[in-house]
Parts: sequence; structure tokens; C-alpha cells
Amino acid sequence: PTIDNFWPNILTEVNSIGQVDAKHQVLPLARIKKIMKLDENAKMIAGEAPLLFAKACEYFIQELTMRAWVHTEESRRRTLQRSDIAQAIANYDQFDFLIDIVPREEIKPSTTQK
Amino acid sequence: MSNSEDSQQYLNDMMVKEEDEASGDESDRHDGHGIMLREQDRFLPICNIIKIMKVPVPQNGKIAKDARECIQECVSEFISFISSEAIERSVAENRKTVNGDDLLVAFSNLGFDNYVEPLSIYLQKYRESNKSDRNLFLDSSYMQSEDASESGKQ
Amino acid sequence: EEDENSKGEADEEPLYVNAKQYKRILIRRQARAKLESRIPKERCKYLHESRHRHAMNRARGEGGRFHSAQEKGDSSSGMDHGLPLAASGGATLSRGT
DNA sequence: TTCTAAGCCAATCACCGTACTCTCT
DNA sequence: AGAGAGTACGGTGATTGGCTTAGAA
Repeated sequence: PTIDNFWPNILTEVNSIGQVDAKHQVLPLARIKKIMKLDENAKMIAGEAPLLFAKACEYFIQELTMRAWVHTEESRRRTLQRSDIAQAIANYDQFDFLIDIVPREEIKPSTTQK
Repeated sequence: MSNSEDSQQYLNDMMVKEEDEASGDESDRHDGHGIMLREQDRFLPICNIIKIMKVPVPQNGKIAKDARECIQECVSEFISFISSEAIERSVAENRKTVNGDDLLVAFSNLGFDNYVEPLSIYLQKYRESNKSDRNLFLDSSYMQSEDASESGKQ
Repeated sequence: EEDENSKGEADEEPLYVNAKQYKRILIRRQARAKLESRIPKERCKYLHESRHRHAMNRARGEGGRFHSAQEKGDSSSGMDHGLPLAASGGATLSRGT
């Protein structure tokens, strides 16, 4: 249950999948497609694209939540809150694309950034 | 390669945003230009988000409402961010349809290298699942001159 | 590695971002700006009026929890099915280890 | 310490998936 | 040929708030 083992575990997990059941996804494919269609350049979308996103979003949510929970424990809390997510985003440059969604100013602990 | 002496780039407040509509009402009325988007049009269901968030969190841990909604917004940006790159690539290749390979390339180009291998495997399994479904269905039917190139099964 | 900008930091300090994402972040800013007028400023209390009314009209247990609709009627005599107050929850979902 | 707010329950109904038809390559 | 958008429909799980108390402050 650490960051370092996250993606290796994902790999073993995806390798153990027998048949991909497009039905009963955790995330609704129609909703993912609708979000993609908000892009004005989007014309046609292959059926496999929302399915790939469904999996990718699971990974993304898990990794972001996991990295945020680190800061929850650092602050000796038992409740994950928005400021933990802001910290996680600031500390991992793969999350830079969220800089407008969760601005750096939201990091509560007085130490701004690192 | 091209530019980027470091692995980072400056991000300034450039790009003047064109705010053509000054929303002055507070109710959820359709705006003068375009329809108001509801939360169920922009976000994935909050219940599904919570279920996934609970996986890496200890079972006795709590999740604040602010945190759920924050993740919900981040996921939508995640989809739009990757989609934007993938769509641009499909357009550049004169294709009207964004496919899974466009997404994989987009993940790679945007620095989500960790996603590429698992998603490639997942995509491949999905495709051969459909192919075996098709073949099983066609097997009952007339399947005389199908593919003489490959007949691989595990 | 990091240098202090001795200028007025109150205004806006240039931010380093992932070079692979830099261009796309700017493009997404424009796209979101075009959509901004169609997005309500704040979240509403609930999504659907019908579901809100449904939740309000539902039978509730003593602790405010939702309760079986059939059994909402007061147990007249000796009708104790047992109150599931301390129900040990069965944890669903699996953890990846 | 004070007191905010997160988890807990399950029934309705909005929405997701499916099965069509039609268009386009 | 095959693949995706549009439409209609039926099934179903996401949505939902009052009270308790964990836990943020």
C-alpha cells in the first residue's frame, strides 16, 4: 500500500483480467463520452475510448487519493480533505494540469509550496 | 530535442480569456448563448467517485465532502485534458474518429507514461474479447472464407 | 534548484509546470473559458427535485437512517424484528495489495 | 475543550446500456 | 464490408437527508 508499488500492482492486476466486461463498469461509459463531447473539436468517438478512460480514471482517482492521504496522515488527521489533495497536486508534476482546478493558494499549511 | 532546457516550462498568465457573457442571474436558467450545463453533464457520478476513492484509503478513514467534489472536478479535467490531445492527433491524421491508440499516444505525450502499458494491455484484451465474441457468433454461422492470416488463441 | 524572486511576490509569480503538459494546459484554459458562461457558479444542494422529495418522504429509523418502507408502521404488539443499530458492516470492494 | 460535518441506511426514477436504423468511409 | 451517431425503451443503481458522534478546530 505504497506509492512505489502502485503501478506495479496495477500491471499485475490488469494482466490477471480474463475477459474485459464492458458491462458493469465502475464508471458509466455514457457519462465519460458526454464529457469528451464537451470538447468542441470532438467529432466521432470510438467505443473503446470511453472504456479506456474508465480504467484510466480509476487509476487516476486512486493515485491522487493515495498521494493526498499521505498528507492527511502527516497532519495526523483521519479525514481526507481538499487541502490534502491540493498538496498532492503540488508535489507531483504529473498533476500540473490541475493547476487551475485546484490552485496553489489552497494549500493550507502556512508553508507555501515546498 | 526541441526546446525545454529543463524539464519544466514557465506558465504565466497569458492568453486573455474572452468573457463574452456576463452571467447576471443566479438561478439555473438557460443562458442567452448556449444551454446551461448541469453537474450531471460535466462530472461523473459522485457515488462512483467515492467508491474508487475508498480503495486506497484505510477502511476506518473518512473523506470530506470538499475532497470528493474536488476529485470529481479533477477527473473531469483529466478526461478533457487527455481528450484534447488525442482529438488533435486524430485530426492531424485526417481521421474523424478518436480511437484508443490516439488516447495511448496522448497519455504518453502528456507525461502519463505509467498509464500506457496497463491501458495497452487492457485495450488489447478488450479487442480480442470482442473478436472472440464475433468469431464465436460467426462460428455458428457460415464462416467459410474469413481470415486466412491469423488463427491465434490462448 | 529554486531561486527566490526578489520582486513583489504579491502579484503573480511565474509557475513552473511539466513541460510536456504546458501547451495543453494553455489550450485547456481557452476551452474552459469558452465553457465558463454555461457553468453555474456554485453547486446546487441536490441534483433532482424528485429524488429530494423521495428522500424526505422515506421512512427513517431512530438514528435518522433510512428504514424499510413496509416496516415503518409502529409495531403494535410484540413485533420486534430487532433493530439493526449495531450492524457490523461487511466491507465491500477489494484492496489492491 | 467546542461544535462542525461525515457516515449510515435503502427506495424511487433519471440515466445508463442495448438494440435498432441511418450515414459515412 | 465495418463503425459510430441518433433514437427509443426497459432495467437499475445513484441519489438522498436526519441523527450520532468521530474528529477537525
